[in-house]
Amino acid sequence: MGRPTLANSRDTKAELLKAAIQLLQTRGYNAFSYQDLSEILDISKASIHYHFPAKEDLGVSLMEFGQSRFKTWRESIKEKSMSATAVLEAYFSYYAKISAEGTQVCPGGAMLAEWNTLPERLQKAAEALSADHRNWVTAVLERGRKEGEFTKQGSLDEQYKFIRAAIQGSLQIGRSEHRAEYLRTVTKQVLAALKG
Amino acid sequence: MGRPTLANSRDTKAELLKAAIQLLQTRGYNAFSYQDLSEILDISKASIHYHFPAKEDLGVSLMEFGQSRFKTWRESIKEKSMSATAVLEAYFSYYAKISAEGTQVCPGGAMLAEWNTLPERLQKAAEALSADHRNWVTAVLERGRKEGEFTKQGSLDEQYKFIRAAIQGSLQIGRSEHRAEYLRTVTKQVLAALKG
DNA sequence: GTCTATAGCGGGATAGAC
DNA sequence: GTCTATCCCGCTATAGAC
Repeated sequence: MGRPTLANSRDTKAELLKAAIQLLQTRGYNAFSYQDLSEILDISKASIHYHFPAKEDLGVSLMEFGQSRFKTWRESIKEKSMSATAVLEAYFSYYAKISAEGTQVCPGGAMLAEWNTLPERLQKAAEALSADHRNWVTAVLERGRKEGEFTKQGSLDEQYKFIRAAIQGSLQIGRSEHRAEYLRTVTKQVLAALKG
Repeated sequence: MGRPTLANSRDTKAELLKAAIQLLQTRGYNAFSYQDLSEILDISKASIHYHFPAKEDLGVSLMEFGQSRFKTWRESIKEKSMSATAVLEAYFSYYAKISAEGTQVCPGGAMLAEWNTLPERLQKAAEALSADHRNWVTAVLERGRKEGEFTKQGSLDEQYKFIRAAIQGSLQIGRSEHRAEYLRTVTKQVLAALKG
């Protein structure tokens, strides 16, 4: 058979990403090491460097992982047939799920917290993930306005900033209390505010 | 003169705290070192250990520093003669100042971001700072309700969580963009929401 | 693709002289 | 209260065998 090696390679790489994203979301970027991954997957540190030569490469891949996960989620909901309000609620639920019962923050938010210590390439990758969210949410807000569901107080950009800050803050505070409800409590009020 | 040594000691300790709180707010707790402080104050690392035996001790002192700074601020405003709305606006301005033009987060928020990597004693100290804020803000919200300025939609606790999340998120996102306006944009909307 | 071994650095922390 | 010197550890990363 042509490529058992190649197939194995893909598995290890995928498992590394899966383990790493959890560590990132739980402890932060600088606070997890190849040593941690080595123990989780029962593989040597050197082998990890084969897949991700530098930690920075792994970090960038994690942001791409976040982007593709977000894309998959977007494609999984029936956005067209839902009200803008329902879409936004689904978005909040997406974060609720990502937070893993309040024990984790989102990947982009984790990077945000250590921003000033990150190499530029990693900052760029985090910004790309962030831009995906901004573009999509802003479009949802715009539709909600047109359909009379959301207030026109303030610009779309301002409203997006409001939403993003609330989510980012909630996840981080919720993690310190291991509480998923924090996000719910806050997003409920955000939605009420948007409805005017 | 009785105590030049003692006087010097106090200065160094105060200077260390001042430099350390900036590093904490800019880069995070785990991301600054005694080496950094050593270079800023032009003093040896060992000397810093004299004042703060372990980094954990320094961290706890930084939280206490945050508490006393908050207390000083509270005593500096004429709360009684202001409307609850004005007090809350002043609170937001306090954070705007703390953020140093959007380059820094608040001390407690910095700890929050690295929560799962912190020793328990430091978590407790951060919770004490956090409790000061919660108690004070909740009292302001309560007065605002009584005086008919704030909506009674949701509990005081829920409204406080909303405010805290918005501030925490704004500071962190704003830091990544070196923008002070982020906090302003968000708190404006929070206040509007509280006014119902 | 995985391993062992190791280089090289920077972190927190201590001993002991001054 | 400050210094120099040193220790030990964990981290990222590389060399080279299999």
